[in-house]
Amino acid sequence: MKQAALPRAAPGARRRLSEVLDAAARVFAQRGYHGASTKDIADLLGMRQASLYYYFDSKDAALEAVCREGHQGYVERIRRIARSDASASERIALALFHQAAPERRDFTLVFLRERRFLPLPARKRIRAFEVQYERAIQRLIEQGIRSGEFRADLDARMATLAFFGLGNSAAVWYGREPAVTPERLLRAYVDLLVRALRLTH
Amino acid sequence: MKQAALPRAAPGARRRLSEVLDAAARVFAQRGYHGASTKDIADLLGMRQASLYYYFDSKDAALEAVCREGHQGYVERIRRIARSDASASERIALALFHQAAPERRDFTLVFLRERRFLPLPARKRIRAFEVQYERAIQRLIEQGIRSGEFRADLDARMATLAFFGLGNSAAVWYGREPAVTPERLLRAYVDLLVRALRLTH
DNA sequence: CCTCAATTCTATTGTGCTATAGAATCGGTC
DNA sequence: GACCGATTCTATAGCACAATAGAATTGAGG
Repeated sequence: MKQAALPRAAPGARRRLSEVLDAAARVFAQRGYHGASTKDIADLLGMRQASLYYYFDSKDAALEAVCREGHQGYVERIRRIARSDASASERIALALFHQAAPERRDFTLVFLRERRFLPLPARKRIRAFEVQYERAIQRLIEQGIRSGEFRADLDARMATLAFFGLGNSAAVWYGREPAVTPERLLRAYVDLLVRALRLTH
Repeated sequence: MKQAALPRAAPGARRRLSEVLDAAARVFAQRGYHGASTKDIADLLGMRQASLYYYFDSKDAALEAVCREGHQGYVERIRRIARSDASASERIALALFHQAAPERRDFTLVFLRERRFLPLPARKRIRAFEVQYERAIQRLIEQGIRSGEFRADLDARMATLAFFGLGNSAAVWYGREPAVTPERLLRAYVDLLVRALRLTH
């Protein structure tokens, strides 16, 4: 799989490209990468299947682009949170809210479920982002422990994995049950997580 | 998709069938339902692709069988737990342990990730099991609230979803990092979850 | 009106996949 | 050793899909 060779800048080019990305994300999220055909994406755009190859070198490249987009901004957002003067609990809460935010849901879902189908080189590129983000979250927790806000006997690695377990499941879940709105679910998850991490006094 | 018409009883028939099921689970878990070909399964069995159709009417039917198997026993196990005289916390712990147990992992993963690709009738059949199980877990939590062991202000529905969020993510996770053994991960998750649910005193 | 680049199209190639049909094989039983 | 059901095989139909090649179209600027 070659690097996605994006079309050179042009008025409205960025715009159209991102529409194509949206469509790909939508279709990949709905049917899964292997279950989705390039024709499905093209149909959603009112375009012929072959025309897509003007924007992407391959189906793989499209998946990589969607995954990138899906993880985009996570790292910088978490850095902004880390720089803020909020308490550890508040930081965890903010991070969880951001990560499982229902906007860009298709991109997030594709990142979570389909990135494993990327060819190895692309998967490595994406993995680099992941690791950075995961470390940032873990650092948040470790700081909470050091500051005494979280329990000293807390296993930071395990707590980090729990963070992702909850966060990712939230992203997957909502929409399934009308009574469970994203807000309600996230609020509850944040509450549970913070209770689990904090010192009980 | 027709119901899977299983071959009539024969000496060793059950045995061979379950080997075929194992292979299907393995391949579906590894490559995803749409990413896996029936030839992949046959190769794993040292068999020709077409021979598989002696055991299954269609690829769909194979997926349904694997999903069934993946969820099998959950309901009865949870019933046994519910009938035991353990405390609410202990019950939750047991349930989480059982659900994310690393045995039968391929089946669990396929159930979690691929059941959505089942054709509607099959998906409905599988869903019936799910609902039963989910209710049983929620009942466990509600009982814990009523008995005063868990916080009275706990949202039982949200706690149930958190249970599955953690449990399912555990099933997905291990194997990725050698330092994170299933035991360690599950122990940590159980601890976190119980802390989050229990009254703080 | 002409040019040129960007964008989309038509047409097609080649491949891989599910599923069916019917023949061959195997192992046990009478 | 002929029979029989269970199991696996060969062969193939038929379709869907990713990707390529090159032509047509569109629209902005001179």
